[in-house]
Amino acid sequence: MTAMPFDKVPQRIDFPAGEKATLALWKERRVFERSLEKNAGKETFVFYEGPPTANGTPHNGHVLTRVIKDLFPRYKTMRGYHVPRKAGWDTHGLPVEVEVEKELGIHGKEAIVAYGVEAFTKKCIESVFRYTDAWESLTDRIGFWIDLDKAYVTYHQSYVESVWWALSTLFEKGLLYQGHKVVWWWPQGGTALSAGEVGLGYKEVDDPSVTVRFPVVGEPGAALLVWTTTPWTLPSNTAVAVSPTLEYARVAHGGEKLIVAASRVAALFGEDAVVEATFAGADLVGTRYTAPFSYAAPEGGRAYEIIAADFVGAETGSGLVHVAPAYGEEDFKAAKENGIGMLQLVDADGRFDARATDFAGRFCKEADRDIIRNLRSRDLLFKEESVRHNYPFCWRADDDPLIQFARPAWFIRTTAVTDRAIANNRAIHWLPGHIQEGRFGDWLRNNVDWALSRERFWGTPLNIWICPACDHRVAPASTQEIERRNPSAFAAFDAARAADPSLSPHLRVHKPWIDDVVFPCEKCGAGDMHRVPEVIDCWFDSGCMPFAQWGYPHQGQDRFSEAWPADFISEAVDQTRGWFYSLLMISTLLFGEKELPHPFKNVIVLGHITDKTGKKESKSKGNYTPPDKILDSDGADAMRWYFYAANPPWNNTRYSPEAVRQGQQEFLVKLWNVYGFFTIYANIDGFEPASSPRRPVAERALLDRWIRSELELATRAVTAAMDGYLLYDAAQRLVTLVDAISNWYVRRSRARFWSGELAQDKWDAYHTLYEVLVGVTTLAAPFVPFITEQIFQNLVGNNDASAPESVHLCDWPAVDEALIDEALSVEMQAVRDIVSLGLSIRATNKLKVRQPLHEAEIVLGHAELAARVEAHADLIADELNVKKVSFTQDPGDLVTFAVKPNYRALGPVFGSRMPVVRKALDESDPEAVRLALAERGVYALTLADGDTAELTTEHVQVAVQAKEGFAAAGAGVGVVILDTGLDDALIAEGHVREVISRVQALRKQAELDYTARIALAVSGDAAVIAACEAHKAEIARETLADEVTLGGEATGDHSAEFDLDGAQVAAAIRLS
RNA sequence: GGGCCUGUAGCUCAGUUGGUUAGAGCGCACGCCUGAUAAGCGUGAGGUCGGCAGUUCAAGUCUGCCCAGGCCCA
Repeated sequence: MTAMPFDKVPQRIDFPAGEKATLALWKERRVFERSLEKNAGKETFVFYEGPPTANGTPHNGHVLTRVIKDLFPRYKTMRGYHVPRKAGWDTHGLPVEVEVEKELGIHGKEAIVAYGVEAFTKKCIESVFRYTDAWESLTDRIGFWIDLDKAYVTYHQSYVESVWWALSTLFEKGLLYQGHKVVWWWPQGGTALSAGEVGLGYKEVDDPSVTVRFPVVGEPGAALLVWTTTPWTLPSNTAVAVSPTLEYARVAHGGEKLIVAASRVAALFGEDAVVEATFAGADLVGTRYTAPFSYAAPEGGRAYEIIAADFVGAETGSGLVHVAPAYGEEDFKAAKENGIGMLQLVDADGRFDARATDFAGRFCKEADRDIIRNLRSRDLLFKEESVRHNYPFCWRADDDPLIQFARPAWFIRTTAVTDRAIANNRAIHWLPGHIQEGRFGDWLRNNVDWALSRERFWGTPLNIWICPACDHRVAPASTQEIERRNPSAFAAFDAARAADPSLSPHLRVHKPWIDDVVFPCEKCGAGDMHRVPEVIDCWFDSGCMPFAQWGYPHQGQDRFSEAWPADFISEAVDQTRGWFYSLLMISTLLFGEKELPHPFKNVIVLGHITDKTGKKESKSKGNYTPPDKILDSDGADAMRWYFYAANPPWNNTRYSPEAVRQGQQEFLVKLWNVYGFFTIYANIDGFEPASSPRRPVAERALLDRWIRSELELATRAVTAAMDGYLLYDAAQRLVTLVDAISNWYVRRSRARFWSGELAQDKWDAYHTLYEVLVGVTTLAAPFVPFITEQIFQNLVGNNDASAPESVHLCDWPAVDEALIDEALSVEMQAVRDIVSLGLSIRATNKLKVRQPLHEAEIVLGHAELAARVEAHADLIADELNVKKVSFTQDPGDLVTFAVKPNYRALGPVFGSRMPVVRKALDESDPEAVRLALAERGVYALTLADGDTAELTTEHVQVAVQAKEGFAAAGAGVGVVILDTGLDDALIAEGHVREVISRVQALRKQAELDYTARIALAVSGDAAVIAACEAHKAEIARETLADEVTLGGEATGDHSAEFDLDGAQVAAAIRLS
């Protein structure tokens, strides 16, 4: 016996163990590094890693993102591209600060200042990489190949300086300016809250709802009735908003003329109100009024007039809305659009300032009642009510109400490039496509200037220095530039670092040290310029990564130009207004003139991972299985495969361990079993891919040619899908291929593999299965890198010293067009359908497949197809266990025909005349149609209106159906009729097959080697023994028996008794 | 409140430019196979395609409204 060419394959695969061994192999052979070296100098496929924040543990959504990000670089590498993969970490921002605040048990800006900004910053830098180990081990474990050693880090000095360069460039272009932004503000804490934090603190409370008279200028007795639920903002009123489309009315009311929305008249005045006139809201615009308070004059625009605003409704209130731009986001926006000025009488601590004499020093919300009393005393109050509504409070101090508050802020004038950004977006390939003009397109069309600054601590400091004397401003792009202005600018930091060497050098460009950096004013020379206190939105950081990851332009210019723009990025849908936007907008601002699109060409927008009921996975609910658990029990390939094959990645994915296991069973286990099957027989026969007799595919059996054609078709389809980033389609195609191999090729070839002699046909089968296994393994390698590596190592690595040392160093398979035979695919599908029909007849007639039958008669709808399927008669006969397969177009009384219109083809021809055609077809004689089509290819259908329609096989199909009561079954492909008659010879053969089957079971039970020779004894029922006598040689051959004893008493080392339709039989075997 | 997405079999999901008779896997029922065997396979049941209108010769697919869930904004 030859040495075994292949390692023995365990019948049950331990996925996690195999994967760990594979990880070790990759490490030992430096496979990732070599996959990069292999294609160095070839065309680059540019991938950008959207940096995750490592201050929390990775969850299932991160696994999805990372396996998608891994798939295409692996694929493109096999296609021959050089695919550098630089990792990155997002390290700045509020989430980091919040995490540290929690850790320290403090909250709010004052608390941080009290704790010490220096110490706080150090805590932040520690916190950022708290979970790095967890991230790195997960990354490694799931097979995400990315260069973690050279990861970019957003707080690093070189990164910050790149961001500074970007801001400096924008500043020079005049695109960076100072203005106001309305934020949710916590007055007691002196800080703004993020949207997420605001969302945590909503409570249902009662607030005053007041309607106030605003006298119209120049019309004594006339007044606007203006509504608000925040009386404390009335002293800061600068305008009144109306809806341009609503109808308004002037109501005569006790000598007054009051203006309100027409639909609110009844609610405010009762049913018998006297409406003097009505007019459109648009007509009111520009009307001037006298404000209820006049403590100070508004600044920055006109004031005290009516403006139009879309947000005004008339469901409640009066249809005229009080506008205080300093204390409402909508107010602010409407005021700005209409050139209205602003007045801010309440300070950041929530108290009225000295100008508001009557209320000075009072906390805003507490002043509501006094303000209402004041208005009533001056006869300005029309109505006072109370409303119950949701209002946000501080989530950490839930008695403290939040207020909307205009804060000074820095903005990027993105509106200057909106059109270019839209054009850029249109050039990007989005998957799914609807994001382009939907969510993202809408966002861009409604683009507003980017509020860049944050009044926080841990972020990229805004690099604007201002001269306190002359207000001159500069935006240096690097520390070098700062040092040019003041060589000792960083002396304080350098001293601190000398004293404490553990201080990260990167903190040089962070608060609080950067706040001490000053340099002389180049303009007036009168004093030192100081940096503004703000840091910037961390989304700006991540949007700068295309150049900042290289420190561009201060360094890395070559690398930047090689790796820009990206061919491919992918993140979840919540990044639409995050990273996707910041990337596109920053690139448009900085590199606007470059060819579109940039900085990314293709983007897959991922859905979220939910639990199995569609609810978002959340730590607090505990409704998910953490990734580690599944990786330990089922493995990384199973998890990867689930994310690729469960559904298109942009849909939300309902995730559960059971679902992962199901996908594993469907694809991975099936592939593994086929591979195991192959190695068993290949080892028995000593098959060696390089030396065993090999014939060209064209000379092999039909079945071999078929599966090779299937492999090539699948290769073509998977390649096309992957080139189009349609990974779900690619995964589905792989499933179909593995199913075809396992469920048809192997099943139909089993006899060839266990046939006794080593004929060429057997070698053909080995070569074919080997080629197909290697092929599918290579195709699946980017998807499931572990199992494919294991299979590859055994099938190829153990047999071909010249082969690459890893499947991941292989080239992607090229399609061998010569092996494709699409007609054969169609035929084989017909064969499989026919077999299904045959098996269904056996099932309904309770005829075991082991019982041979005389004949199967087959009637196919397509006469032309029938001729081709006849070539597969042997295969059908074998699978259905019949002596003879015959094809006929004239099956007599057993079937009926029916004409099936093909509407898809008929539609374009007949359009609205379809009902006439349909009627004529219903009334036509199916037999005549069938004959005409079979003989002439055309059938002339006479329509009710006298016209004639020439129909071909394209227009109508003639379906064959089995008549009731026969052992026949029919479907789309045609009809199969089984001759169910049994004679003694057939029954005898059936007995023999039964006996063989029982003996094989016995061998199995006795755990004999596949090749062990035995002595067999069978006894019992006379008819069965007689049958065995007649087929003794066959029994001996099939069961590998050197000796067959029939009759008498069956003795041996292993024996069994069984019942064959009432006949008692015993069998015994021993090793011979 | 606005924008976008999703709603198809008990469950998870497919469904090409509209083509009339909607698919797969799992689960379930029944059975087959037994030299891949704690595997493999077949057959079957199961759906008024979220609802209501409309366009069309023809709607799961297009349009409008409504309902439920998700995401992002307000």
